[in-house]
Amino acid sequence: PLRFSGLLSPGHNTCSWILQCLEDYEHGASAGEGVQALAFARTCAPAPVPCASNRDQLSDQHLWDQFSDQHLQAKRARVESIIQGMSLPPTPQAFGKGLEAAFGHERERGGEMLLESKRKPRVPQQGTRAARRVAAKGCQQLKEQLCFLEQQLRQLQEKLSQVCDSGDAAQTQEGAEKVHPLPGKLGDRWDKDSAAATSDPCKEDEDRGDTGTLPSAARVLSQALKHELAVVTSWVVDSVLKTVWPKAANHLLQQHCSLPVPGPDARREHFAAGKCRKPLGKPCPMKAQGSLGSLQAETLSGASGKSPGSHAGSFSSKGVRKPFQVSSVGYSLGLANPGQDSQLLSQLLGYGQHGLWGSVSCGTPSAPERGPPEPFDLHWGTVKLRSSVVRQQHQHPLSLSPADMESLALLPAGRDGCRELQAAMDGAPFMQETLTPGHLKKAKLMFFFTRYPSSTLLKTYFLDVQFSRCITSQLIKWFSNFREFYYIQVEKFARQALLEGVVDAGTLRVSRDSELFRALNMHYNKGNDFEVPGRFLEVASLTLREFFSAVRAGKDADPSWKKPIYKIISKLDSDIPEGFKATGCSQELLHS
DNA sequence: TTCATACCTG
DNA sequence: CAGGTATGAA
Repeated sequence: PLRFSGLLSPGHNTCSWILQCLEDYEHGASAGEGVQALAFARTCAPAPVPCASNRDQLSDQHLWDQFSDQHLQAKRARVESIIQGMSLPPTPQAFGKGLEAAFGHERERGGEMLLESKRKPRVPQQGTRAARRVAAKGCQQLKEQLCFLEQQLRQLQEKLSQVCDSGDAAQTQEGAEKVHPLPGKLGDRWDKDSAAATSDPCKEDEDRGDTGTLPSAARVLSQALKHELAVVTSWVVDSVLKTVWPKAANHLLQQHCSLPVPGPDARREHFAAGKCRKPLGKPCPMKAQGSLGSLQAETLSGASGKSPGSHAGSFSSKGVRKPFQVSSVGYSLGLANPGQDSQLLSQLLGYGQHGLWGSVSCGTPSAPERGPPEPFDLHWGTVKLRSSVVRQQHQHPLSLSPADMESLALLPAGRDGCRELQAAMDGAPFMQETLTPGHLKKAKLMFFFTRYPSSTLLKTYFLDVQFSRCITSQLIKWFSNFREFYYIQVEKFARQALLEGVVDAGTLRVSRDSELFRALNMHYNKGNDFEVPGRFLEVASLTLREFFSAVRAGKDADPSWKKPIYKIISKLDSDIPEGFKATGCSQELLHS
């Protein structure tokens, strides 16, 4: 199939582009007209992401000039009317504001968002958490909007089929030629890509001298559009689902940690909502199914995992805060701000204000505010959308490198709307190439079970992390630091006990109300939202006694007197509850 | 040398 | 907690 992914990436207004093509086609657009439409689309095609240091160089000024061209403006006006037409939701009250309204909403806030993004240019993790919470709060509305979106897509597909079926014969080979050289990859420029279009099926057809049976442009267009519709749809579905799903993971974590679960309602809600989120059937059903299925598989495997009876640890059920339950309920009830959902949805679909199409609906762009033309390069190119094949191999369709996150943070639209997008991604169980504060928190809780985790163990418990040498050593380093703190504290209290005149090491015991426990708990479980396993108390008690005895015996004169103690303690690691493997666990822990 | 870890420091 | 250094094994 044609590679339209560059043009029809989620970073673009796919629907609008399709409508543009359809309109040209339907209204008997000449070949030249079609070419213009495509040339226009080409102008919108994402260019390579400018690195931060180059942002000011305006080397692509000519692109901006092109964009400002009068003719293109006329095109934009046309498209805008189309967008407005299709933006009217069938049941307006259900969605509050349509997509168009979402544009307006963004436009209103564009100015401050720009300022804010300058203020906090790159705090990809912390700065987005609140936004994520806000964005994800309205999952219910999101679901509804997604249904609406699917309707729209279905309509588009129907329309497309009609057009293509009736217009096959009318198409010329020239038309086909004009269709095919579309950007093949996110972030690729048109000119570069058309030169490298050798892998293009159409061209291959020609190369084989197969022009006689050359698929008509309409058919090619149809296939490509259907494909891309499916891709985009599944992407949206995946995104929304993953925004919702971490909550389910939390239920798992709770279950595994023998915490009274908030009741089946919340989970049922998730599954019920799944009906609505069902991807489009015909065009490419397995696409969305891939990741959806894997998510379900994860859930099931987690839910049917072995009972953690031996795991004493659990999230505090008596504490004032029950963050997991609270957040879950929040999601289930869908207490949402429709406007924000619209924003998120539009962002998910690439209706970004920083995109060309976004500016269409924004009317005349105010140049100073909108900044240099680079924004049009749609930083979606920085998001590694893996092919569906790869997607099925790994279970995580999206991978964000640190550079990617940085780019996202630097987005001119990195404020608000886009932050919600980033936040949504942040919350979704994507493979991350950086360790987040959520991972840190998770690691700290894991320390209650294991003081000396192997790198392989870490890999099995940080499934949402793309492990690299650097990541591994960072995690190892974390646990090394944990141990350091742990032993320092224990040693301190051992010496203190000695000074207090304790004679029998056997009387030393770490209980939940001992000072030592308080110190440790404060460090590894600050929010006290995790109930420390009793096993950890035993280990701490033993460590305390060992230190006590060693110091009392005067072994601390030996520079390596701690080594034997370390050796003893290193054998006391216990199993970590399976719940810690749950996808989204890291993210959710952070919000608790 | 490279890599991993322990120890120390800010 | 991360950075730096020292140390030792491969």
